Amino acid sequence: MPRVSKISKSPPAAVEDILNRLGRNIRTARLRRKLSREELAERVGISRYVLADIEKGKPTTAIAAYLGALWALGLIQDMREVADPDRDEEGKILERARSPKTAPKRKTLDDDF
Amino acid sequence: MPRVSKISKSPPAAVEDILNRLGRNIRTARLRRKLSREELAERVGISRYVLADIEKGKPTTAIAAYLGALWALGLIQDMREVADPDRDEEGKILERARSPKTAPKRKTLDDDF
DNA sequence: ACGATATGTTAATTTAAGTTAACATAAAAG
DNA sequence: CTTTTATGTTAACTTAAATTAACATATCGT
Repeated sequence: MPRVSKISKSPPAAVEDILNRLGRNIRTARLRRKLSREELAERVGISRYVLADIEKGKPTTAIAAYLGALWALGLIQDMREVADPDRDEEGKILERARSPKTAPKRKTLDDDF
Repeated sequence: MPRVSKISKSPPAAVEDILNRLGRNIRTARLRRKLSREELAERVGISRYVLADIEKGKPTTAIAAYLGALWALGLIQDMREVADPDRDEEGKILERARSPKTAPKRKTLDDDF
C-alpha cells in the first residue's frame, strides 16, 4: 500500500515471525493438497504472484488475500478465536478493575426507519 | 491495493465474518485497555484512520497493520497456530494417502532452518 | 453549561499493490 | 532426452491504500 506504514516496512520480530509462519503453513497446506500456485490462486481469486508473496510472508499484502487462501484451503476456522474477548484474560482483568463500562456507542447517522 | 482482487472486493461470507470478528475483537481489546485510537495507532505505527479501518474489518488493509494491532495489544500469540501443519488433519490424511513426499526443493532455493 | 477528548468525514497527495504479458529455469512425467 | 508443468523474474500499467490537514460532531468530566 502506498505510503507504506512503518509496521509494514520494518515489522517487529514477533509480527515478522507470525508472517513467516503463516506463509510457510499456507504453502505446506497447499502442497499437501497437491495444488499448484495457479490452481489455488484461481480459487482464491488472486494472481499466482500474490500467492507467492503470501507464501513469503509479505507484510503489505491485503489481509483478505491471506484469509482467502486460508478459506480456500479449508483452514479459515483457525482464525475464529483470534483476539477473542472471552480468552483475553488481560483485558478482562483490566475491565473488572475499572468501572463496569460497556462499549461506547455513537448515535447512528444513517437513520433508515 | 490498486487493481483490487475479487477476494477483497467481495469476500466470501466466511472471510467477511472473520474480518468483522477480528475488527470487533481488536476494538474490544483496545477499549478494555483504555486506549484511544490515536494512542494504539501510534504504538502500532499507523495512523488512526487505518486503525478505524481495521476495527471495521476492511479487507484491503495490509495484513501487517492488523497483526501490528494484535501485537500492540499483546494478542499476537493467538496467531501462532493458524494453519499449523500439525493440526491440519485434512492435509495430513491427504499426504499419507499419496507418496511419502516432503516439500519440493529448488536448487537455488535452499531452505535451511 | 463549558471545555477537553475521541471519533467521524472529507479532500488532496503520494506511491506501491496487484494485474497482465513475456520469457527463464527447474523438476516431473513421458 | 524431450515435453510438460511449476515457479521465478522482469517490465509496464492502473488505481486505490495510507498519510496529512482541516473541520464536524459526539461523548465525558467538571
